[in-house]
Parts: sequence; C-alpha cells; structure tokens
Amino acid sequence: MSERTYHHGNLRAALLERAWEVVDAEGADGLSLRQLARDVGVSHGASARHFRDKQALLDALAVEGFQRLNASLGDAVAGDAPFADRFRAAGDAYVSFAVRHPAILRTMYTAKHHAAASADLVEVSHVAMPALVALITAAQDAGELPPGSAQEAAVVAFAAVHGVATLATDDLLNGFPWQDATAATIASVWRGLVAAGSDAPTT
Amino acid sequence: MSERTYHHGNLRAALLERAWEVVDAEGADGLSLRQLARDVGVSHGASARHFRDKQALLDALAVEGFQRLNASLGDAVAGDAPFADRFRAAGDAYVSFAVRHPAILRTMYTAKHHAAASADLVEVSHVAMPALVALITAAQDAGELPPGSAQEAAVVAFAAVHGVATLATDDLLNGFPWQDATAATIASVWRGLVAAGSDAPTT
DNA sequence: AGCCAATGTAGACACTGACAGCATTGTTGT
DNA sequence: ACAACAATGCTGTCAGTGTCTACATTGGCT
Repeated sequence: MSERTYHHGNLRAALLERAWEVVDAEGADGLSLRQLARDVGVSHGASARHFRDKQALLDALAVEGFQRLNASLGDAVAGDAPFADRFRAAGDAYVSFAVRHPAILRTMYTAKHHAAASADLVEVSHVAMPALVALITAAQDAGELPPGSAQEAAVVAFAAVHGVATLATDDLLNGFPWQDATAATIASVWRGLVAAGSDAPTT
Repeated sequence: MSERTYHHGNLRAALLERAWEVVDAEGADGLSLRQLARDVGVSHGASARHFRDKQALLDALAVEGFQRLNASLGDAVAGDAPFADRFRAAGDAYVSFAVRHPAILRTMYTAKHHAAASADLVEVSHVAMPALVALITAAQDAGELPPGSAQEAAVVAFAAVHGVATLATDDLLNGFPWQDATAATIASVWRGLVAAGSDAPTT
C-alpha cells in the first residue's frame, strides 16, 4: 500500500513500528535513524519532524513498551481469582514480556535515565507500582496477606520479579529454566509476605 | 608523569582507567574511542592494539566491574557471623555497588549479551551465583535454613537483590529510599527461604 | 649489532545524528 | 475559488565516530 506520495501519511507510526522491530531484533544500538528512514521509504531527516532526537524516538518506543506491559499486567490482575493467583499471573506476565522483548525492556529502563525524559514516559513507567500496591492492599483487606506497609511489600515484590526478568534476559540463571526461576521467586516472595505477619514487625 | 615518549608504557591500563571514569560519569554511550585517546594523550587507533573493538573495551570494563563486585561480595560473606547477617551483608554490598556505579553495572550486564563475549567475561559473571549456592548450602547444614534446593533458593535470592539494585539505579522506587527497599527485600527473601520448609515443598 | 614483534601514528573511508534551507502538500478563512 | 499558512518531507552539509591500512618508532632477543 501507499503509492509513494510526497507525504507519507502516517510516518510517525511507521517509524515507531519499524523501530520496534529493529530494536527488538538487534537492540537499541543497532538502530540507525538513516537506515530506519530507508526502511520506511523516506529520506533521512524526515524523522526529525516527528522526533526531535534519536533519544526522543527511543523514549517514544519506551512509552509504547510500558503501555503494552501495563496492559498485559492489567489483564493478569483482573478478575476475582484468589490474590495469590492474580499475583502470580502478574509476575508471569512481567517476566514473559521481558523474555520476549529483552532489548525493548532494556530500552524502556535506559530511556528514562537520560535526564530530559518526557512527562509521558515518566508517568507510564510509574503505573505498575501503585497498581501493585493496590493489589496488595486488597489482598490484605481480604485477609490473604497480613496487614503492614503495602508500599514496602510492593517494592519487594516488584524488585524480585523485575530481578528474575533481567536475570533471565541476561542469561544469568546458569542454566536454570526461567519459568522455574520465575515460579520459585513468586512463590518465595509470597511466602515472605505471608510470613511478614507472624514475624517481628519490620520497622 | 610521563614525558610523552613514543610508547606510552601502560596504555591498556590507562585506557581502562579513563574509560571507567567516563562510563561511570556519563554512561557507556558517552564513551568515544577517539575522545578517550585524546584524554590519555595518544592518537586515535592506538587503542586498537589493546582492544580490537569498542565492544572489546567495554567487555574488559565489564570484567573489571565483575571483579570488583565479586571481591566486595566475597568480603561480605566472609567470617563466621550468623548466616542471616552474612546474607544481608552480601545483599547490601551488591546494591551498594549498583548505586555507586549504575552505568558500570549496566555495562556489565549488557556486555555479555553481545554474542561474542570473551571467556573471561562469561566466567567472571558467573562467579556470584555458585558462591551464593555455597552460602545457602552452608546455612542449611548449620540449620539456619530448611533443607531444599539450594540452587533454586540462590536464584530467588539473587533475583531479588539484583532487582532492588536495578530498581534503585533506574529510579523506580517511587521515592522509597533504596536502603529501606534493600533491607525490606533481603528480610522478606530470608523469611521466604525460612518458610520454604514449613510450607508445601516446592517441586 | 641486527632483526623482529610489539606498539603507536597518520590518513582514509563509510557511516552516523543533527542542522539549515527549500519543496510539496493539506487546511483554513474569506 | 483562492490565497495564505502550517505541516510535512527532501536535499545538502557539517562535525564526529569506529574501523581499516600503511607507515614509524621502539624495545627485547639472539
């Protein structure tokens, strides 16, 4: 489709789509604005109308990544299954996304590091944590988890899951299958959260 | 020092040292081989005698990072304090390193991703996990942890600690102090490991 | 002393991201 | 209908980069 008119019609979306493919396949370092322009059938410099910088493009990519990830996490925690199950589903979704799109995930987390990150990016990257806090609070209210700082519990859980995800994508599990590592981590974290009640209360 | 002789005398070390500084301060993307050569007072292309690629230099940097980190972890687990304390010390050391050298840590984990990673790099990056397995096995033998798969327990613990570390460096703790997040994570993981005994045995 | 490998230099090349000026298009107000 | 105008795309240019090749200098070995 598209008869090579002067105006592309949907350049921004086309650039983002192709950039996703390239980054997903070769990593962010393998992305060249000029090559990207060639792929999409447009001249170099055309992208500047839609993305000031290369970094701006990567930021937009990161935003899309977070959106897809957040959507996936949202699906996982939806429903009215026991909280332990929904918790596990969310963890699986997170690690699964990471394993499928390691370079994208990496881009997502390196993008916001570069000081002048867009407001969109900062916002969409901070969605998951409060959602997790809400889930844990609900679990506490339902009596599946002991009372305590939901914020702290969420940080712990998020860290653990994010950790398995990066370990898996960075091939640091020393041969341990990532599915097993994920399952074990989620189970262990849940045990830790449950045990937090019967233990000496954390500061 | 150094009278600008034709031969530098210790170029490899000088390049690595300066590269460490630059990456630590500006990230791996801020490293330019040519600028690096200027900094060290040598012509561009000189580095090629010591590092085939830019990637080779980054690999060497990563190796050094792992060496320092491993040394720090080794110090932490040494001694004969209770295993819970040594476990905590190791976690603190890991996160502390990550917070002090975020860009280096990132470089360490991205380096080995690029297929043709040196044998040195692969080896030094896989040191921590077996050490952790040994620590946990010892804790099990001493009765501080219930019996079970030490390998699985190590993966879980490593993932959690690595997770807090990356969350802290990527500013994803939503204002939660990283020291608190680290302490909470380590405590929770330990509880999870302890509780693994009294629970339904994990596959 | 004389050779030779190791190390550093100088030049070239293709490529990159960014910028400026121009060309083409779609839209909007009259 | 049509003129302004903003949006979008094109081309040329620039400094900077990583890598390669040919050459220069050095120190160590016999």
